[in-house]
Amino acid sequence: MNKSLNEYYVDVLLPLALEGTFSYSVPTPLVERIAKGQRVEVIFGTSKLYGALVYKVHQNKPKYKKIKAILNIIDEKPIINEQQFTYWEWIASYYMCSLGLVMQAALPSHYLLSSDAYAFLQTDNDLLEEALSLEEEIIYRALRKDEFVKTHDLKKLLGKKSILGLLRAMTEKKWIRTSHHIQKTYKSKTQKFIRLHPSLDDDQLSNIYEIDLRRAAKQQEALLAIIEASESQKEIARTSLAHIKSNILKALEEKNIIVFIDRVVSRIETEEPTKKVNFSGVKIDPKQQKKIKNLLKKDAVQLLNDAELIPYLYAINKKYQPGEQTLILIPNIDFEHEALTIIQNEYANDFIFQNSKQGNDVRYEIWDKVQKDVRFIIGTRSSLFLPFKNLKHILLLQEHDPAYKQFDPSPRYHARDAAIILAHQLKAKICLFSNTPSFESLLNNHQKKYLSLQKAESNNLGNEIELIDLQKAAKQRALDGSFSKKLTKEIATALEQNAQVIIIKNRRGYAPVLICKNCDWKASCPNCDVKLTYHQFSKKFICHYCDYKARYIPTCKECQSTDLELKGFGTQKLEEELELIFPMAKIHRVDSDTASGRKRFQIIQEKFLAKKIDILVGTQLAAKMINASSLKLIAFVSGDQMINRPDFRSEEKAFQYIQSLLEKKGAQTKVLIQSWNPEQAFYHSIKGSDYYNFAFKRMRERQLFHYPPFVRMIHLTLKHKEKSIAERAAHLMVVFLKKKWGDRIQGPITPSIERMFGRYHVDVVIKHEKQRDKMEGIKKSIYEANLFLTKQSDLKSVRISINVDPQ
DNA sequence: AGCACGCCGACT
DNA sequence: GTCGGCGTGCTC
Repeated sequence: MNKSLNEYYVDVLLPLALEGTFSYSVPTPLVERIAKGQRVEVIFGTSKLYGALVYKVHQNKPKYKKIKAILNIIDEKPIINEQQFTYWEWIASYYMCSLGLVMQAALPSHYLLSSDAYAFLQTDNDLLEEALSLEEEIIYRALRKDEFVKTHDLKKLLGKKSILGLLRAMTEKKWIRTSHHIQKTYKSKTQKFIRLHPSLDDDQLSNIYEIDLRRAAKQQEALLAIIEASESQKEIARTSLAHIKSNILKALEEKNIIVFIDRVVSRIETEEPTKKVNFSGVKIDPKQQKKIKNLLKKDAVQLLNDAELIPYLYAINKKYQPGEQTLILIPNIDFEHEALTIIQNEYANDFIFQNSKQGNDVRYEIWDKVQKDVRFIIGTRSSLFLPFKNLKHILLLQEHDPAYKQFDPSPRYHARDAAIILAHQLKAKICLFSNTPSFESLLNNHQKKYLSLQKAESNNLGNEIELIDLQKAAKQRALDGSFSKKLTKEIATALEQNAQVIIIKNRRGYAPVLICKNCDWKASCPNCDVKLTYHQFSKKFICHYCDYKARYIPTCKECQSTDLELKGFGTQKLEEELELIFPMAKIHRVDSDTASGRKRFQIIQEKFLAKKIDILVGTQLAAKMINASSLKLIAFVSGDQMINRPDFRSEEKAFQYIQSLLEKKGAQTKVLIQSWNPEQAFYHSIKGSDYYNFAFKRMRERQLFHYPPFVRMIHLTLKHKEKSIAERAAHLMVVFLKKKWGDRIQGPITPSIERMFGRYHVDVVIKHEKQRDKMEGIKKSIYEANLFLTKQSDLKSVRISINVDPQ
């Protein structure tokens, strides 16, 4: 095939948040080598270079005036295969976002290349003799110091928003020049190894040891260690000789007794397994085993309870064929499970742990290894995009966990649903695990779309909960701030027994707020409709929505009074109350202020386990210590906050959460919930019935009132700086969509937080039947409505974000 | 996303 | 008068 007879073009995806593809021409010498799935280097805009992904190679001349040519082919072989593109297309179309954004979610950032502009000197003359402006002088000195300087760094150096004009002027005077370079950021990790000098034989070595080194005891000692280690492996990691000082080794190197070698090592391969746990050591109920064996013959999605996870793994392990891969999806990085421990120990060199917090270089190595061969991949939702070589099984743990749904940035995909599609496309088997399945999965199971749910056994744990009626307590004057007398008594009893207590309050604004003593004004964010909270750790007032930070706020914005005070709310207030009631107790607070970051949380956790804390007060983070053996009491100060959120799923999620705690807690731990209204149906359910009873009762209500899982939902949020414009846009959107879809469209709705990032939000909610044609029709209408809005001259700058299947 | 172009107020 | 602020629109 001779491709070079005609002109070729490529449509590429750029690593930018842009809709659609862009077309470039392919220079003849590159035509033979180009293919879909490779990255190419292109100029986009004035001078910036990007690594763009080839989405289509074709011969149809695009009808644009200016068609640039690709500069370069970056990958000799495609890095994305046809199946991955098909998967991306599904995500983009189902969740209504551009392919470019899917690409950004899918690729390790190392693959998303964009250039930096550099400046360098163009003249040898000493410019300080010229009439330089102050800014020019700063730039000149910076360039004289380092040969190439990023223009971005120069911008920071000058503290200006734009230095483009300045640089251009200096370029015109032929003082400097600028150029663009794509940075290849991957750096392999190297490790120092030591080996005996290859020219030495045993006799020579013993000679050296006895004669040459007779007066260097330390060197003798080191050589002996190296010789010993050399018996099992030729090259010895420097780290395994940590006890030997560097100067000793250096001396041996200089005497040509040993050599140093730099080896490229993997960041992801773990050391040898710490302890052997064998699947064969796991007791498996033969009935269970038979059931799972039968399940594995069928193709449908399966839904099982947690107790069936290890038998399931055992079963697929038994049928394992070399090269097969298993993906185990977990809701978040910290998720721990016995089954994962078994895999990590058993297959230490054949499993990968992946999550979105890993550094670029690690992700790059993971990508590489998954492509080659690795048996188990344990990871969070972004692992769905890995380039699997031969994926045979997907296991999704804690199926009901809302963390599986991505919110920002787009694509707002749900890992459970996306995993089911992936399994279908790859003809892999998929099994969801949960003791408290989401209503969505229960319905699918009920309608026999899924197979074989067996209720988890120890399900009726609710009767271990004790409710405290705050209304009654208030009437009896048995209420002390946030605490009922009953609760403080229970805490006191626990403390007397030298046991530990956890107090939980679900409240977002946990840190203190700045309040005006004169007029009750509270410091709020200039961009969002929320109060600023004070963070002790950074000593700053912070907005949780837009990350606005202020060092200090001197006066009240209402009455200009300077008489301001920090007042604790949420968990901090609880902590203060507890300190008054139990002055002798060791009380510690845990929330994202005191425990931001994993390390700080771990420190608190260790302290708690070492019994250096009597009472732990906090948000749901605190509940992670639920399995501590000396935990006597866990109490929810206000259970109502958990279930009365403005979200139709709040009771479902609360039940799932409380049940997971009940399952994890020890027998000695008591659970107390304070409520102003303990007669609410929810409390009856959680105390009296098992999850399935509760779920089916609530699902009937959802069906009656047309809520998921019986209908599908799409949320539209329209955002604009001007409230009236956002409202008008939302109104027009509703009118437009109602014409075709009638009652399925609801809104405009003002959300509970009206303003965020300096923009007013107005919502439109769509509820529609679970039929494919309806779904596609509505999505088409949304695109049309979008187009219609952008044609209204005053609404052009209204931003619309779309959330399909919101959580 | 970044950059150009165009329109406004505050300053040598 | 100009410099530089931001709002808007375009990039193959």
